Amino acid sequence: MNRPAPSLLKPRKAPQQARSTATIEAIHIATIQVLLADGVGRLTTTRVAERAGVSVGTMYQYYPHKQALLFALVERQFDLIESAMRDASDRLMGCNLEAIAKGLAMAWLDAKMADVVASRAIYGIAAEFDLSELMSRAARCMTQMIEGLLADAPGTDFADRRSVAFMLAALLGGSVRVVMEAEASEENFACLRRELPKACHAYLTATNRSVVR
Amino acid sequence: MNRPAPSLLKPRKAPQQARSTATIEAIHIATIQVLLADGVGRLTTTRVAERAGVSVGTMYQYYPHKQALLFALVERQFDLIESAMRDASDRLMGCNLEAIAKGLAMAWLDAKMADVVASRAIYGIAAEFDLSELMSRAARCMTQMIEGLLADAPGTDFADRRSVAFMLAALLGGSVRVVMEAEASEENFACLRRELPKACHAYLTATNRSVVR
DNA sequence: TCCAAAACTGAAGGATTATTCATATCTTGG
DNA sequence: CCAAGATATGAATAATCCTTCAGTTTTGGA
Repeated sequence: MNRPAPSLLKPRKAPQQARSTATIEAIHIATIQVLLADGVGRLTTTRVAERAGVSVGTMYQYYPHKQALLFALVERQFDLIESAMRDASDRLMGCNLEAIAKGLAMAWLDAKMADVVASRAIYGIAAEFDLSELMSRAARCMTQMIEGLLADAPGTDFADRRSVAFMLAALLGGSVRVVMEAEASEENFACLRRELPKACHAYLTATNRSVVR
Repeated sequence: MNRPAPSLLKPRKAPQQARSTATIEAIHIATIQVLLADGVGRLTTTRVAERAGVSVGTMYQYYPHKQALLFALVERQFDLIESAMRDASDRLMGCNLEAIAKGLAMAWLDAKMADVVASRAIYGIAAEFDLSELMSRAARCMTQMIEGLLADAPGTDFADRRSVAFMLAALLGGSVRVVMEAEASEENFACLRRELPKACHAYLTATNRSVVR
């Protein structure tokens, strides 16, 4: 849905002095705060600037649009999570199914929970412009990564490794998202942390045709 | 996040003649179309009215706000899905774990896919006002329903039925949502339809302590 | 056929908001 | 310490959009 992804979403200019770096950071944080407090629908350039303690004009020195500001936020978060998952993948390469399942689930939870605020805030941005392309890319990336792990896992034989990887990615991504959006309580997160690894492990075990031990 | 849930979200008046019923339906459909084509951020009362072939004033005869319009949409969809799941629950009461897992997964998929358009459209509305309360309620409802099914399933013994039900609800809700938002292709849905029942079944079996057969 | 209620119309008011730019202030290398 | 570039300011502009309401058209029963 939504607008075709704008072409000029990059920051307008790079900071050169120390204070501008601080300004950008302040804007970044303010954006997340406004996003959480008021939602995307109520996020205005003025409000963000006010909260960041700068003037509107300053914002426009670094971002050509309001959209660019939001987009930068999303990209930053995606990159963070992607790199965290890549690390996990490296660590788990060659491990058995149980280690992979639990390792992936934990890494995913940790990455998302590292900045719950930012994660939750970002879910609302989809309203402003089309994030499906980004999400789609992220999903494919995750699927490939998982597929690679499964391929290298000893004593495994999957009828359709790609489907299994796809499903696992969906299970991970979806369950955390739903909990964050519906009721992000400590209790629910604890439950997720307890059950999600089990669920992943169970699914992998059930789809593995090789009956080693 | 977002505005505190508005108090006057109900339709302003009920239709009494046939044409007004048709008008409301037209507005409903138009809203979904605009939502999908332009996103919430670009959904304006004028645009919806135009698409519905009525004047703006007509809309305000039935909905006090733009919000009320959107809210009605969400509620309708939630009710539809809830009742579908309740039917499935009745049907599956007393069945074994495999039937429950597959039945729930299929019912969920069917309910969501029955109106993919509406389902996808609605995901964006969260930007306009706080849906977390509604989502939270829906999640609790699903969890309870599943818990009831598990309690009545023969030959089962769960250490923590509530947690298992919660996790299953999250798995169902999340995976479908992620796929719809990231890349709602036929291929992906087919995969979901193939793998999700397996995943649910695997998880239930793995957490069941009773080793009957 | 007739009319009161129901339904519809759309221009206009009022409020909000993204974005610009002329001007002011700060930072730093020389 | 000074000038040139970097950074910050915020009132003004222009556009968009929600909502209202006085007036018109349609409906259905008597």
